[in-house]
Amino acid sequence: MARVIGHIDLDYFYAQVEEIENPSIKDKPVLVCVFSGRTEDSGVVGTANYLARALGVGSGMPIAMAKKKLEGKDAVLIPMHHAKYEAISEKVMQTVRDRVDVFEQTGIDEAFFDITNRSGGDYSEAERLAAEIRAAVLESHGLTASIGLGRSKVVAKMASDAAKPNGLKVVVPESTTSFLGPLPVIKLYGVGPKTARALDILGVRTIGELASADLAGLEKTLGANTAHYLHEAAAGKDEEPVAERGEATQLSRIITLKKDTRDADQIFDELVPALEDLQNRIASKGVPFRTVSAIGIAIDLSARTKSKTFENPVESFAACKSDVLALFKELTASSDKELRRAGVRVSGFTTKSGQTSLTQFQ
DNA sequence: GTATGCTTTCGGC
DNA sequence: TTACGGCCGAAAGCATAC
Repeated sequence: MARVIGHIDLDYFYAQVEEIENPSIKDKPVLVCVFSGRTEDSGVVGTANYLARALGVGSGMPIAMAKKKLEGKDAVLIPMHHAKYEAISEKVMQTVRDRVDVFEQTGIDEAFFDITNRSGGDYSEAERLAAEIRAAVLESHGLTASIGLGRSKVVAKMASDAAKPNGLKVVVPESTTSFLGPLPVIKLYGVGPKTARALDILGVRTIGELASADLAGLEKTLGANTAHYLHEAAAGKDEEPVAERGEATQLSRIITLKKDTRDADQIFDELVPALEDLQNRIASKGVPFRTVSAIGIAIDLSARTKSKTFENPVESFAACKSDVLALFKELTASSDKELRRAGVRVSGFTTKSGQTSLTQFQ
């Protein structure tokens, strides 16, 4: 049976949530911003509504630049309320999960799903099911979403991209290559700016050209693994299954420092509240970690990390405070550049299932 | 040569 | 003129063990 894979994306999610809460802003450009706190306007745009996008503003753009573009346009800038979006996302995702065979959330506002079984592999039936999902999300939560359907995750993702905002795009298996072929490679899921530049040098500009490119040539510049994956994906042939995700595999907190510095003690002091917050998240997860990393982002925005893995799982930062400080000393000593942002990441959680199997041996 | 584990970087939103 | 977050998962790159 032909697979029917879907991808759902909540339209301009954070900004749409704010619009629903305060409908009077709907006819204005709306920006949900991450203010870093260093100066009044330092930070970036998290999400912009479509009115703002039409004026050239998008996510990731510095707030000061966005403001300039929106001068005299009566724009509304709202600080990000992450906990609120998280709570709404959880409810919306449950609405979707209830209506599909397999569900895989990949971000706060998007998810893959498999409806092969309940559609019987019939794309007309699948289209009806997808329309029902969009209607249920709108009815229950007031949010518009876009859905793409296709034979693989890559096709579904690209279809939802083509459908937005507030649309449904079905790419039947036979139309896969005609749908993907003309699109620029940068649009392909898995191809970022770096890979796109590498492909451009090889003369590969469209997904169709990538699909028919010489695999050996791609391997030389991209590495065997990436080359093989992208070559398949460009033909819409990726066989990645949709799989429900478990618990997070890493947790991190990162902050913008009050001023640029390469003084490890100073950095550590500023990180204390963030570490306490991270500690709370670790505690509520209830699972100890084995690896801790110091993260530094320099004034030129280049990133570096130093990490340490312990023999035995660690339950709190209190137990490895000196190790974290030592990692920051290593990090700052490894370059002359001052740091603008700093953070800590923990990973290598001992899984609950692992603990269960361990007790079986006792 | 292959499997495994750790560190670092990349890519996406 | 420039401007610049805070996360996440996955892959690359390297070392080690067998």
